[in-house]
Amino acid sequence: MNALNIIVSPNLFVKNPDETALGRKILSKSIELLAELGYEQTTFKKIGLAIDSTEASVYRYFQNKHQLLAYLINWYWGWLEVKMAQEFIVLNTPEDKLRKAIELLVKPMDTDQRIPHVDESLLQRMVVAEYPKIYLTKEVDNENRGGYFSGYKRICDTLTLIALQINPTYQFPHSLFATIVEAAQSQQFFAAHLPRLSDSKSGTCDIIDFLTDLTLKTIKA
Amino acid sequence: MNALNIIVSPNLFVKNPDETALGRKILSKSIELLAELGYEQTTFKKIGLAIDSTEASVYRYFQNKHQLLAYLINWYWGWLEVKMAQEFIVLNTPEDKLRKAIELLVKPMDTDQRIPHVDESLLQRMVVAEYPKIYLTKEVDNENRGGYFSGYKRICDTLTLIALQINPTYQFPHSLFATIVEAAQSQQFFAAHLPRLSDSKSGTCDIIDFLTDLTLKTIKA
DNA sequence: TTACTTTGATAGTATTACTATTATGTTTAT
DNA sequence: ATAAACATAATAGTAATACTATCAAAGTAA
Repeated sequence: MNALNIIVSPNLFVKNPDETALGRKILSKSIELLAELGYEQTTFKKIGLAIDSTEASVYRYFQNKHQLLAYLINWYWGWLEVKMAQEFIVLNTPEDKLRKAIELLVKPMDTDQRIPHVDESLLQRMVVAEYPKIYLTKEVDNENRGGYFSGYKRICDTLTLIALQINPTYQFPHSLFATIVEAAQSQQFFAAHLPRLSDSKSGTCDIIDFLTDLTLKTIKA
Repeated sequence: MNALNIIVSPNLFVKNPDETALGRKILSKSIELLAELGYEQTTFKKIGLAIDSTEASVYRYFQNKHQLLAYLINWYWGWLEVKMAQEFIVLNTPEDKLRKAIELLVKPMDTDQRIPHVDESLLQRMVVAEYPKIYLTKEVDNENRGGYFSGYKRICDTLTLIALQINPTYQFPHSLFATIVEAAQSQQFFAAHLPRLSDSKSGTCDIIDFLTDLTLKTIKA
């Protein structure tokens, strides 16, 4: 059907939204609503209205709002993984790959025509504002077992392996890339809303420079 | 009254909980409930019950749950500031101060007898699990103007100034310490719940080593 | 003693997060 | 072509949450 398909763990939905027109409409409209209203103000009722259907229809695809958010965030990480793999094809040194990965984490995405129901750039902005909410809950251990965070973890693992090619003796690669991926998100948020917590003055380049400098100094030294 | 008092911005309460017995009881019991149940499952009704009073009494001190959380988290940063100032008295190099600051961010606190209504160690655990929820909302810009995040920002500023003593030409000190303070929290959470996102195996020392190594390599190089 | 403040007790409202039921239309298997 | 199976729409209903409002009792300060 699509030239490209991002696979998300079946634990993250009741019925696969990717496989029906209504499901895809739920995805695209809930990205819009989450980006516009934020997680707290978004309800299944509002999503039902936005898709010209009802609350009950949304419940047929997702158990609850938390599962929907987890789905979308995992979709985002899956998408980023695909982008990275594409870019890495022509990159030959681990350092170039790390630089590119950081750029992809921070730079606004251009939307991909092959997946018309997802506005990747909007999704990215939503993820920046909401991502820690999927793990900062009392259900984190159960949900971890259910694969709620596997996208995030795979990205960090990939970067860890690349860094160890540069310096196999570096002691804290998992912590480092969890920190880098988090900082990539939070620095975007801080630059926009809490500027005293960032040195970024002119868009995303400063954040990319900061993270690249931090990463390379830390693993090389 | 107390030998020690942490001052929190008046925008973070309706009526100062520090000044009445009931207010202090609300503080201590809400720390307990938030730590035990998490933010989502904690309600003013449950807090009212825990203090042998009612929902309405809690509303007399805090507008809502979000404000209560912001109060407690600001109290925590204020407390950490005091601890840092105490420790810095006998430290003479900026590097020693940064090392100590990182230790304080991560090491479990011992509870201070001078403030009997606050269990600092429990508060710290609560903060680790909830801190981004105070800024990841659509109200962030308003709340920022209201001083909701001033504690966090002051800590980061302090560390920034110390780092610039080591290397006045380092370009990204605000971003760096926002990242360090965040990572200090999230690494504690990951070590406990998502171990693939951390290299910490044996308690908090690994996290301290990771953050210290990261900080010093980045600003010195 | 009066006046003011704090608290406790109770009630009530709008919204949220679901669950359940039933009717209708659409696809699929035979 | 028909029956069975399924997806969706429409509606209703429940328990809990996040408040707001009111009033009386108790304590405290002038």
